[in-house]
Amino acid sequence: MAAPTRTPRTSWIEEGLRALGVGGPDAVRIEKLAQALGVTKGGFYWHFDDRGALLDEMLDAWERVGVDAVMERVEGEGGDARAKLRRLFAISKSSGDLMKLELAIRDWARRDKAVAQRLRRVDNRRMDYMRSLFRAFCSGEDDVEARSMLAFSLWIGNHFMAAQHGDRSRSEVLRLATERLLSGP
Amino acid sequence: MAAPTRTPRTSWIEEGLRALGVGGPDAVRIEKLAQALGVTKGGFYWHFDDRGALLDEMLDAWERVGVDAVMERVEGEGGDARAKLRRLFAISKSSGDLMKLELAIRDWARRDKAVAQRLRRVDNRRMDYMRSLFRAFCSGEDDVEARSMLAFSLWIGNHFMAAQHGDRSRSEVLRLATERLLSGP
DNA sequence: ACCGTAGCATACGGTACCGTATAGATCGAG
DNA sequence: CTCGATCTATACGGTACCGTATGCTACGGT
Repeated sequence: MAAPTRTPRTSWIEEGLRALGVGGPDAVRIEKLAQALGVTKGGFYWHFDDRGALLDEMLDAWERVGVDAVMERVEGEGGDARAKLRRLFAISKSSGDLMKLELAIRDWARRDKAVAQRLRRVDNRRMDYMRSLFRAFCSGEDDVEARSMLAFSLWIGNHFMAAQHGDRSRSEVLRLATERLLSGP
Repeated sequence: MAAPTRTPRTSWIEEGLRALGVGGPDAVRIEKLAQALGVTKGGFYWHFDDRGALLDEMLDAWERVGVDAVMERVEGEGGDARAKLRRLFAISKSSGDLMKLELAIRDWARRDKAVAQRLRRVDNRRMDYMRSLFRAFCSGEDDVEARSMLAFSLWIGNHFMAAQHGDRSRSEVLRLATERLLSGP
């Protein structure tokens, strides 16, 4: 053994994810990260082969923390399907940083095939989960699919929309829209 | 008068919008555009003050072509409210380039306040239009607002989602979701 | 005490871009 | 044909990165 790592891999990954969330993949600059961490890039190339290796590991970390952890949290607290769906939406309101990261990756996937493939895997898992929840109180697979699609879109669209709602607040409108999806058989 | 412009402003703007749609604002590089246009950047700095000036005019052009023109097209062909809403969704499927541009700008707005302000203005106009359409067959402002929000989100979310739908095609699911929003009183 | 190595600093060459300066090319008007 | 305005090419200095090479530092083990 030797000196304890002062700036471990995880620090670079965390800082990288922060930069990704704020400015997109083009903002993940090694020398910027080093500056933010109070070191120089000397250490970076000890931990990682190159910039691409960091980006890969960042996506790995995101899948674990931002996806698996969320689903476990929703599932773990019990309640019926409607309660779980409401909780799913509540998370997107509370955890702003996680959502920024999500959106940045979603845009990134439009131009990078490898990222797109990861996102497809993640989205498929989430949609499967949503379908299973809607199936608990919906009649017919067509309805399940339509509601899942709308719920997922609402979840994303909410953060990409700049429109305002007059007297209503965004979260009020979000509540109205959500309840519309959860109502009926 | 003098020599006709060989590479007019509009060429730079068109090429810039193309680059923006494909790679985001960071991909709008003057020397790349020049290369794509078969010239050098010499002429660029004749037409524009700097890179920022180009980006501004690109957004102006987008508002005119990609927003006003779409609304006029939907409104111009007649039909009832439901027909117009269906036409609105049809456009997002047919014109892929326009949609790519839209998404790139939407992501760009997350990190640039000036872009965010423009997008807010545009989104508000589009939401107002949507509300007016839903009002034709919906009962109650809450329902109008919820459906408009869901429709707008579906429109955006559709393009940011990577999930698949088993046996169904995406456009089939989109049809199911749309009809759900258009059904009922 | 001292040695090896993990972790970091420093310095370097290379690339891609920005914006400026300046000279050349092209065409309409006189 | 010449002149002058409009465009374009070329050359330049500057910045911000990448990745490499190599030297410095500090701790754990013996």
